[in-house]
Amino acid sequence: MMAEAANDTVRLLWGPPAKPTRGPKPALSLERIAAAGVEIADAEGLGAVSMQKVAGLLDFTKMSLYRYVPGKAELIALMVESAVDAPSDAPEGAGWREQLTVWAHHLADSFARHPWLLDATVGARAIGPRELAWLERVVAALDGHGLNGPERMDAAVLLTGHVRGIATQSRAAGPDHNPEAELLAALGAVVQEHADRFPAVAAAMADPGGRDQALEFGLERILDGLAALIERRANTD
Amino acid sequence: MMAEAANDTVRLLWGPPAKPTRGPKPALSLERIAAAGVEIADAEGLGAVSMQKVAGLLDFTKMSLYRYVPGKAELIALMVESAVDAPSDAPEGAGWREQLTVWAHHLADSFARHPWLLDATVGARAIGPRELAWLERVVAALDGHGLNGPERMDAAVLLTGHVRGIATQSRAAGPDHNPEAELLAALGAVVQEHADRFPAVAAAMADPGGRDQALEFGLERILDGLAALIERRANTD
DNA sequence: AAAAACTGTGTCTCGCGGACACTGTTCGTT
DNA sequence: AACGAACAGTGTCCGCGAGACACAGTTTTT
Repeated sequence: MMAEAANDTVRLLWGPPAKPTRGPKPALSLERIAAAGVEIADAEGLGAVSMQKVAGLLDFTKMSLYRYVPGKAELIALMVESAVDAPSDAPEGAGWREQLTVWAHHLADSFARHPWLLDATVGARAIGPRELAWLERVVAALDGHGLNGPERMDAAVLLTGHVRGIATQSRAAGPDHNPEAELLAALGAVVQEHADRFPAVAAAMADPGGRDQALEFGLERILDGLAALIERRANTD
Repeated sequence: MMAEAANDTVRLLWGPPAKPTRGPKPALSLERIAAAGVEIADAEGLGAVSMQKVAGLLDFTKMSLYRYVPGKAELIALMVESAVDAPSDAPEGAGWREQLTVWAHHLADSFARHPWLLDATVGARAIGPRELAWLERVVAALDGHGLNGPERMDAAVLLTGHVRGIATQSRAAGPDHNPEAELLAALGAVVQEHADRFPAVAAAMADPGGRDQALEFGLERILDGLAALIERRANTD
């Protein structure tokens, strides 16, 4: 019923406690390998992560990694699990709204610390326990407020998508003058140049407005929207 | 002030009307090249797009493409511009909420038609006129409702992020039995197996709830949240 | 007519992921 | 104690990818 590759990755992420041992003892470990990969990705981006470099950082040959990891996709899955924090505990007695606010900020922090997570968590892939714990927190926070199961999951997708979007954007406007910031500047120049075709964007970009609270803004809108639904459900109960 | 690579891509996307001509006439065009890339990406995914294959589809050699395009990143930027629809016209006299609803569905359609757009529009990159037109629509729809410039842009990011998130998820649960669907099934199995550690998710996934309206759900929450803000601003005006 | 500018090609390099055969080590079995 | 199975790490090889570069052919300008 379940497929080969999917099964491999899932086993690696979920149930690799130990195996029978006959030959020499492994000199490496999944943890060390993942950590080396994270180190490279943090420093040079996900694109710089190759089997060669990871192995080199550990003073091993590339092929030795394949004794631990079936392939690169699985290595990256392990890196994600290794780089993602455990979600922080919600404050005692906090309501759902406060819990989700803390959650979103914490998740945004993770993306800020490891920008490559944005690239690594695109598309279909296996999810590890650490990552699933984040989902659990959202769904749990919304338990018992009149939302059905799929709705709670949808809300989680909504929040995750927002944090991702913000992280993507704030990475482009990063701290240093990375090559990515150039593109942003170029976009601004282009918009000004074609202000006649894009008047609303040009006006919006010209308006100082004051703040840089994109995460907060979207988060408050989402939470307001959820609050409205929860209240409605409570009244028609 | 502006950087090299960024400038190249921007010029390619925004202002390539013509150049002086001396030698032989180009047999190819940016349009044909982009279309060939889109064809491959539609059929086999973005990963299958290589200079070789694109050139092969056009019966040219790989290197000839470099006469038109500085590199692969620029090719993909052109593919995105080529694949993205022009945003549909809003119905006459429609309110902001209706406009944004139509917009979001139309954008979701684009992602459904070209799933590789999700992969191609990750990370920092140059944005073309077609893509900018989508942003313009959102910002314009929110003009004159008491939101300042950055807030209107934030709202656009919020909506885009949501549609992206939904598209990502619905691609994983795609129509056929793609390899991606296996992972989803594997996740379900894993959650059931570890239901003690992830009770909320397990319960949410077990609850049939009835529908598959993830796009609608999040969209309504966001729009409700925006409506609340707009109303608040109108009252304190 | 000659030169300049341009298009498309063939060849080369480097780095990548991964298959495979091989050597050496360690443990369970006899 | 000895042997053989199971395993760890290595070296070699392949195909594919992006791209640099020199070159031949074509068209326009001088």
